[in-house]
Amino acid sequence: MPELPEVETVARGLRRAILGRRIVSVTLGKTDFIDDPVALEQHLPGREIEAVERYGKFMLLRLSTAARASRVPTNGDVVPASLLVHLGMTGQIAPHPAEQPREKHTHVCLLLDDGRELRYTDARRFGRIAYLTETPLAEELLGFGADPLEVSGKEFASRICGRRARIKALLLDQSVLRGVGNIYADESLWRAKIHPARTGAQLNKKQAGTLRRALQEILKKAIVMRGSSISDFLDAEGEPGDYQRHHRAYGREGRACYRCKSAIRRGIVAGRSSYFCPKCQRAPRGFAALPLPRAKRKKDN
DNA sequence: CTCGATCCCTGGACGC
DNA sequence: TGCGTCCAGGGATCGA
Repeated sequence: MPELPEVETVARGLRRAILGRRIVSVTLGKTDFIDDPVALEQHLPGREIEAVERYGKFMLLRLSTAARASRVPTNGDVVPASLLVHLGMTGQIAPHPAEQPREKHTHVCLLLDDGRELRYTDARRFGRIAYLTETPLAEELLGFGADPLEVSGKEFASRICGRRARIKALLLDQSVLRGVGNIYADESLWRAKIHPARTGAQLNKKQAGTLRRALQEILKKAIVMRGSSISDFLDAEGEPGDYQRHHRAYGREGRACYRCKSAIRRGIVAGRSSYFCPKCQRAPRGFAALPLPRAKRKKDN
């Protein structure tokens, strides 16, 4: 599931692959996850992809203000605009040879001026794509919180400490921090030895500092490892990431904690599966972990 | 302000 | 082998 490190990996791949390419034409499949599908068809042809940026879990494909001398017909767009892309759970975006058969669930194809097609596939369609000019884009981005890689210790503490919400919910809240999802929330809480069900107000300054450092170190390492591939994450080169091999909590229910050998447990916090060490991460009063499921085996009874 | 519930959607895992 | 059921989760939304 694409979170900050995965989206950063994809953005870097796209930067290498499609920067400076011009969009020739647009082909759409299912469009229920696109803000305004017609806007894509009307405004993308003729535009050049001038930059690829990441903002939280979003990617921004910055488009040229107008088509330069080209045979590609345009609508004379002159205002700066971007294509906003969110990969949701299962979104993948990558260039393919145009003659290559399209994979199932391919919903957006941008034919480029070098003969390749930038394709967006998304089985569950939890992603989002929007064509936005500057002002709507700025408004869109206004509601997001701090970049977890850039946030200062002071600002991090001010956004966390004093809140009554659970720390897991705060980490997942994109208006608090932009880019953190379920995996990296659990991983950073495990490293900082903080239980996901504790409230922000229960953390002192020192714990907040520890958590911030843990989060930043984990995100940076995960970016170096090109993200986590749990089920189907692939980067812009179609390659899986490697960070899932370094997970210490996420997805490790019943397996030994890397620090203390206790069985990692799972519970629901903020409506999400949350993995934690019951010994290293002391639970607040009243918190109930899910019972450990029986070991899975082929034929066991 | 914070919570849980519900919905969106499909594929994979699991039980019988 | 096959079918039904549950679950995964980011985000929007709604009611408590």
